[in-house]
Amino acid sequence: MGIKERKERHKEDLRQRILDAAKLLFLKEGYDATSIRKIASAIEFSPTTIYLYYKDKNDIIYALQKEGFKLLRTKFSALSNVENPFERLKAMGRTYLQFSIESREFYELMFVMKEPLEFLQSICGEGEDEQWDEGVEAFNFLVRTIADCQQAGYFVGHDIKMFSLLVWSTVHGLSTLNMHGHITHVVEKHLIELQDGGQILEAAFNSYIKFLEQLKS
Amino acid sequence: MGIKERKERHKEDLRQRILDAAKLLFLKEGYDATSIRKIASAIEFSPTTIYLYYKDKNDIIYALQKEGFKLLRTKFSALSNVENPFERLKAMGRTYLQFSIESREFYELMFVMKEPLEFLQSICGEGEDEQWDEGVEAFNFLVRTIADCQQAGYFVGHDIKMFSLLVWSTVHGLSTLNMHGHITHVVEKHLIELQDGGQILEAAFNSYIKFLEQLKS
DNA sequence: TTGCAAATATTAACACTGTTAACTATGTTT
DNA sequence: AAACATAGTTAACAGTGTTAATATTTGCAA
Repeated sequence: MGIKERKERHKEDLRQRILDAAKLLFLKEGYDATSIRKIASAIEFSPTTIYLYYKDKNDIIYALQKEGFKLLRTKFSALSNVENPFERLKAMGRTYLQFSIESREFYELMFVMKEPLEFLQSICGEGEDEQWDEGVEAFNFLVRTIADCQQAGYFVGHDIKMFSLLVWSTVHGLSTLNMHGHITHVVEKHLIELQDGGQILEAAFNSYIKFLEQLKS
Repeated sequence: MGIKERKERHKEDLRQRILDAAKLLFLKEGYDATSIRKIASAIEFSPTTIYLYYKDKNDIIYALQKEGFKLLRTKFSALSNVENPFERLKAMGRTYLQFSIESREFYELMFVMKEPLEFLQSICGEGEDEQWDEGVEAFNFLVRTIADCQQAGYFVGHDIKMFSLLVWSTVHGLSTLNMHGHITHVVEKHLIELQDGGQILEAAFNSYIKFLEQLKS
């Protein structure tokens, strides 16, 4: 049975090479420039070969999304050793924002683009039990941290999961407003007398942290 | 000179008809389905005629964005008569969220899609003084309301503009997480024991309001 | 009224896109 | 060696935004 396994491995290998080529293109040139034909020519195969390994373009994009979630979760896991829960929460926020800037394309893939979701809906007709678990895990990590904060005297009286959702919303809102040009624009219109767009994001986040810090009984 | 003016009017009229056709398509079928050729056939003109009235597709999308901002600002203006500033803030948040649900396509156009921004950047090489003023005006309305809240004893000690940005971030974050399927997904994974996706958004917003309400000295 | 030029609209084409059907090699199994 | 499944290919379909060249309509001066 060694031969069959070797072929299996070869097939899995090509599937990965397609994904790697797609990732390279996607991170460098963005979604629109990542065409099936370009991916194919990058790995020196015919365009239609791609369809032997992925259902369609959304399938590839969905696979990339999963990689993105894994990457973010790795970054989060590195913060597990931060003992102080509030410090850990701060670090998570900073990591999240940084991720949205450094891995902008990944971030859009994971949290704003519709294609991965479309793929999920196309593959399973009804509300089946499927993926996106990496994303849920990342959120769980936030929930646990907020719970730890509560035990340390922060945010008492608030529903933990609800509060987590609101924290996520704020940081996600900051990320997206920033990367879609709204924060820069607000600054340019002299609404906020401060440094350039990148630093106002920093300032806004620090403001938020200071704000949360006061919520200690 | 009456003739020239009549032609001007006719030209402006066709420009508007193009935009109306585009809006109809866009709101009903979404961005991808709104092709130049479909717009053209809707108004029974040749596709290339569009280019006599709009620079490119992004130009049309940008024009639609301005309509969206105007629409939202109208909704906000209707709240000017709410005397109590905190009640006004609540109403603004509700209006904003409702807008993101009812006019989802508009919302994406205004706050998440990259095309309108791309058009702005293509039309003016450097940081010229240009549009997006309707959006800035909407934000100004929020800033004024927050300022009024502060005078009523809320949010004391916080920088008004910074605080406004954070409030905007939170509500914008809720809107986008909701409309990109993340809130629904979190609910489905039983992270929050509550009603369906639509109602959890409501619950999260109410949570947020209750939270802000406590920040009164 | 006729001739001309400017404004307006059209056809044809380019260079792409995702995706499918039909076909051809290749290597394994009987 | 013959039959067969697998893997990959070419060709094609139905679209996309956009531009150049061409045609048509229109307003105005001679």
